[in-house]
Amino acid sequence: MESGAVTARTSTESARDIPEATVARLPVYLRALITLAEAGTTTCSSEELARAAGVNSAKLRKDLSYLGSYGTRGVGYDVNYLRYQIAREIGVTQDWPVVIVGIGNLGHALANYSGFRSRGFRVVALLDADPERQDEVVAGVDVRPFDDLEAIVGEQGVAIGVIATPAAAAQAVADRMVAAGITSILNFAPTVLAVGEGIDVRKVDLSIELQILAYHEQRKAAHDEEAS
Amino acid sequence: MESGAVTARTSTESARDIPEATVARLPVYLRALITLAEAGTTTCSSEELARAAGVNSAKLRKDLSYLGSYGTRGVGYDVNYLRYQIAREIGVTQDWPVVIVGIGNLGHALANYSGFRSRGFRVVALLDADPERQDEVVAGVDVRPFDDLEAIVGEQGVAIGVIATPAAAAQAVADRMVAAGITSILNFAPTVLAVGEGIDVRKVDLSIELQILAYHEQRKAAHDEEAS
DNA sequence: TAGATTGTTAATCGATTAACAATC
DNA sequence: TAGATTGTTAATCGATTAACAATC
Repeated sequence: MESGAVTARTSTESARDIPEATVARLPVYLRALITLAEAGTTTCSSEELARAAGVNSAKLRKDLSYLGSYGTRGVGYDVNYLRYQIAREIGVTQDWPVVIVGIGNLGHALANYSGFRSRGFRVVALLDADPERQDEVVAGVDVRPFDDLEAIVGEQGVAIGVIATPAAAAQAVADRMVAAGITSILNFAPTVLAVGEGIDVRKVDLSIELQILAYHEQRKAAHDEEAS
Repeated sequence: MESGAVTARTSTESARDIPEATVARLPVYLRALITLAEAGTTTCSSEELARAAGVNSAKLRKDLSYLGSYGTRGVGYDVNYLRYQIAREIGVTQDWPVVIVGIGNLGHALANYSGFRSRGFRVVALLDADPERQDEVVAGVDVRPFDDLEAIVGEQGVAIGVIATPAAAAQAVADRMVAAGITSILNFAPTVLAVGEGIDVRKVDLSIELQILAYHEQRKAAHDEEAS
């Protein structure tokens, strides 16, 4: 797991211990519920929701059981109620200010990605070290010098940073982010970041995903040859 | 797991059964080895490689043991030899032609991503349904009409497709891809794809990654309050 | 031979799944 | 009450990790 372990804490009502695998699926369920709600569905069974989310229904029910008892036996789940409960549990009923560093192709794509704003994330700043890029306006947000990082993080209370720089720059950017007070980093640069205790890092690596597909593809080909 | 289960097969020398969790880490090790090689390192211990890859050394050795015995006790691993063995196992010593469908911001970023070409993937076509986009040349590749899909897949023997369209179009694109002969799909559209047996789908969802960070961030905040 | 480090074992931990009692 | 579906149990499966024998 890339994300730091949740350390032991005194139990309070809202601090149940939800397994990492479940946490990673909650956003998938949330998206499925939003789709159902938009289609006018008001109630759904675990079977229906599981199908929409691409998991089996036993896993879905087990996952939801960590949040509480939000369904009705014999009936199913109220789509909007469950949607709210999951959103609250994830923390996306509140607004999360986010900074993106590195405004290349990927940074542009991220800045323009509508899925962020619609899900509780607000891009408050786009930062780039290149002065040439600092005249641009992307997705309605000014590109600003990377050196403004500390000021912006302090003023806006930014906890989450996105790194979309080349690999060579990523560690230095992460260090500055952490020093400025950011405690969660989403890293698109193809490099392993070293960060201190209590800092969560998640990594998205486009070429790694393709390589995993290639591995299975290669085995399919080997299998086909055997069969013929 | 998103990717389809590897089905039972008669055992041949090259068809060892490698756990999914290990398969997902092999590209990380490969990247770390490339970085070490570029820095001039010729030999490394499991401890060093593990540090570079961001895992612990017991896990690394266990993972490598599924591939064979490529290290030397008391010495460590030859960087270039291990690099080749992992690349061969993943299947990236060969060239994989890839098509990308949907040339918006994300499609542009993907087409320009150098990490593909350097790791055995060759973007042979960029496809978009919008005739306005079909005049563009992105990263040296012409954007072509989506309807050319079948011809291109057939001519070039494309097995892997990348979907970077809006969510609403993704399922139709996936259906056409599968009908054309593609058997592995990397999906960036925020929707669950329904595909038949034997088709591997991996999904990258930018907003889901941020939501997982938000969950942990929320808990950190709750924890801090308790402590004060 | 002595020191170092791999490859493997076995214990532990966490995730998945089927089955079904509880209950609407 | 009868039918439906949740929430939970318990079994199984897969992944992680520490420890160490094998061996360079």
